[in-house]
Amino acid sequence: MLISEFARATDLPIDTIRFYITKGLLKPERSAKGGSNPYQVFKQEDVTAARMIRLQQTLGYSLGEILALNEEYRAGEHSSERTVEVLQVQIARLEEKKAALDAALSFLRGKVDWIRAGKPDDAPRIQDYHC
Amino acid sequence: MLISEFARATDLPIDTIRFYITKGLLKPERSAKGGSNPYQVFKQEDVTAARMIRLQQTLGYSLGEILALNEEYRAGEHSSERTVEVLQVQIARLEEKKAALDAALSFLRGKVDWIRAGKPDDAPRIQDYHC
DNA sequence: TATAGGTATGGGGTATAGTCCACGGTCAAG
DNA sequence: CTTGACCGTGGACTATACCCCATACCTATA
Repeated sequence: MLISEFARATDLPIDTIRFYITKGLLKPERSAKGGSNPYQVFKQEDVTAARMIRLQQTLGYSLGEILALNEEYRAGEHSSERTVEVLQVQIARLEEKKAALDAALSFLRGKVDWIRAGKPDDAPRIQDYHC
Repeated sequence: MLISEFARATDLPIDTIRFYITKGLLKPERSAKGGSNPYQVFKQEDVTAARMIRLQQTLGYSLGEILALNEEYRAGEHSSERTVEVLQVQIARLEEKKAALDAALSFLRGKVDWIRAGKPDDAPRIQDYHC
């Protein structure tokens, strides 16, 4: 798969793909073609990687953090013990984010209930969410 | 409350507070003191606002989006009908984020289970999460 | 009234995450 | 063998969210 097809498969702009390559987030192989600047060849595996990057981004990770996570993951790939450890650290981080999100949701829902009931005294206070 | 005390109360750097003011996210009043550059005076209400900004940031909103959300909120403050509407839009957005987060969590948990069970065929596929 | 310390403004610099463009090389169809 | 579409590289540029500094002014305390 060449870069334009990869762009269609991942729904990413070509420039963004090249940017991710310079950052080390994607490491396509080089084909024999292309002369002094060999063409980059992408596998289905790279499509999965790109999708994972996007998912991690929506969860609030920076590209630097994503790179670190993925390298950490690859480093432990030989040992299933280590892989599980890495995954569980990631799960723990996501659960923290989920807790913050739940706090915000219950804050907003409480506010709706309070308005509908017309009870200002039960108003939820943002102060209670130390984030 | 002057800016240094406000900085302590919100645990924000003074420069960040001034930055938020230039962006319109905080609108402190001006005291009579300070001569040609009157001092900015913060209320408890502003502490709440700052905390809300930080909460919204952890949920992935940009300062521009936060400004829009807050102005939308203030615009409907006179009508409880409208306030509830605005709140429910925000709740819906957060629920989307929560769904993405839950998808990621079940993906990672599925992967852990799969490794522990040693069943590569049941491996969860990132392809299933179109984000 | 001298002075230490707090304040406002403006401008410059940084990191992140792209986005755009011009260049020159390459490939494949006709 | 020409032509149009594609490829890689390098550099310039943008927007966001700060961070830091110099300057000048103001206040409270001794």
